[in-house]
Amino acid sequence: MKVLLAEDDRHIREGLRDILVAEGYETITACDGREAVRLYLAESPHFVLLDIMMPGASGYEVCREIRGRDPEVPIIFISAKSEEIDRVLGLEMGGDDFIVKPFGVKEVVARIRAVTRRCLRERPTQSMPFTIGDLEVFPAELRARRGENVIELSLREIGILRLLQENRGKVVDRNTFFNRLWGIEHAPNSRTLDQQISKLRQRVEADPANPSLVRTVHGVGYRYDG
Amino acid sequence: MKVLLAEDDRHIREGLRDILVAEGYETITACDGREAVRLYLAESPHFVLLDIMMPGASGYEVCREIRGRDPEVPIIFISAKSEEIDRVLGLEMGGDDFIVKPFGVKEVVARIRAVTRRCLRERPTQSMPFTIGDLEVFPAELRARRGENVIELSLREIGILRLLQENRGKVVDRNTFFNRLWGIEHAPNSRTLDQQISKLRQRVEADPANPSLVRTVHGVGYRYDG
DNA sequence: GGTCGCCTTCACAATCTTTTTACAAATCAC
DNA sequence: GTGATTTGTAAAAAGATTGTGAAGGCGACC
Repeated sequence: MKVLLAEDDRHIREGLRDILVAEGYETITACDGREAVRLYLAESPHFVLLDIMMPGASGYEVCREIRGRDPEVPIIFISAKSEEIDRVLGLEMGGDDFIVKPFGVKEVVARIRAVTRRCLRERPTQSMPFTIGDLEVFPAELRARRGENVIELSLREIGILRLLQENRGKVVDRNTFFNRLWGIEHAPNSRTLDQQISKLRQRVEADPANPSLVRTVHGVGYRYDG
Repeated sequence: MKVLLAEDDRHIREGLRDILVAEGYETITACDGREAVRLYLAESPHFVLLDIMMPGASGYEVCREIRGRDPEVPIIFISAKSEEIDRVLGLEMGGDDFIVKPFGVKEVVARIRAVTRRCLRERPTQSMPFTIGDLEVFPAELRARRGENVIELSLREIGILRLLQENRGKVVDRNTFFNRLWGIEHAPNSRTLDQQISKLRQRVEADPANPSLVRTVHGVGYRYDG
């Protein structure tokens, strides 16, 4: 499931992206309206999160452009001002929902889930708990559990586990991790991934020295054998 | 979307460039084979249009070089020779399609769209499981299986097996291995291939002393008899 | 402000792969 | 058969990748 996130404020954009990634969405980000339209055409995302106030082209214009191409794709507006939201509703821009800043993780997740459920009924629930090996992961709570043990996890750590779990048996290469978890444009130093994996293993592996969930595939990436 | 166009005839080159630009591609042009390789390495285009007859290095050579770097990037050959043999040769070289001169705008556009669509949609070709003898190979998992036995393989080992399987019955000469697996520019010492073959046999052959998948053809290369 | 947790970078060691080397065995040309 | 060439393979060398502790930055929270 692919989502396009258009938001000019870097902090909000990256926060939302982390949430979306942890929810299991392949997330493409745009910093302005023009880029959003371009990426929409190039990537055909399953739905769109759209800030109203953006340089390049406002969310309204982007929405019109997208609606011209596809009248069905779900669009969620983001805005700090509730009067703008009123305008969205009043102008019948064709938005499917809206999120008012400031927002909490739960609110965003709930809105996205509601919209995707409404628009794509067959969609499996995204932030439902999942299991990887003997570990139960609860994305909404940023927690996992093994038997009695409760383990706190970050958004990124959940993203890693989900990516491995979705591709069980297959090797997830390092580039895929960077593209899916960080996004192409802000990929950090390559060693950061190793560090994240190391920390994650120390949290979730029964024996971090002999990982069973996050196995190294030398020269390529990591793998979880289902 | 960036495309590399290599064509020595100025009229055809500029005509094609206009078509490509009109289609919205960022177009880089090369007038001979050597320049094409250089630009490929420098620019990493999303796909390549390649004239077969060029000074510097023929389209075939350029294709080999590119395939050595990236076995996935779509390559469309252009040629004035309509003989079937060229076509076959071209496709075996790892080209994705073929345009015969003289061509119309519509034909070119259709081919380009078809190839880009095909290559964007289906990653499979490269990571699709295949069998060679009694061995099932799963490239996405970097593993193979014979009955109950699971065998871990490296990217290069899978490359060797795939090359042999694709050319079953024919001899794959040593140069082809180097071009396809290493690329002309970083071809190592010739003995490295023997070493790789030796290790591979010890992994995948039921009886490494009597190889059935990777047979030596003295003085030429190796062969897999379908 | 201070503390905390997360993310990132760095440094070094440990580990794993690939390539080269060396020599024995096989094959070929005559 | 003999000698030159090619191939198989163990072992050494070279090279690359990964694991992980330490340190600093940054924002969140109190």
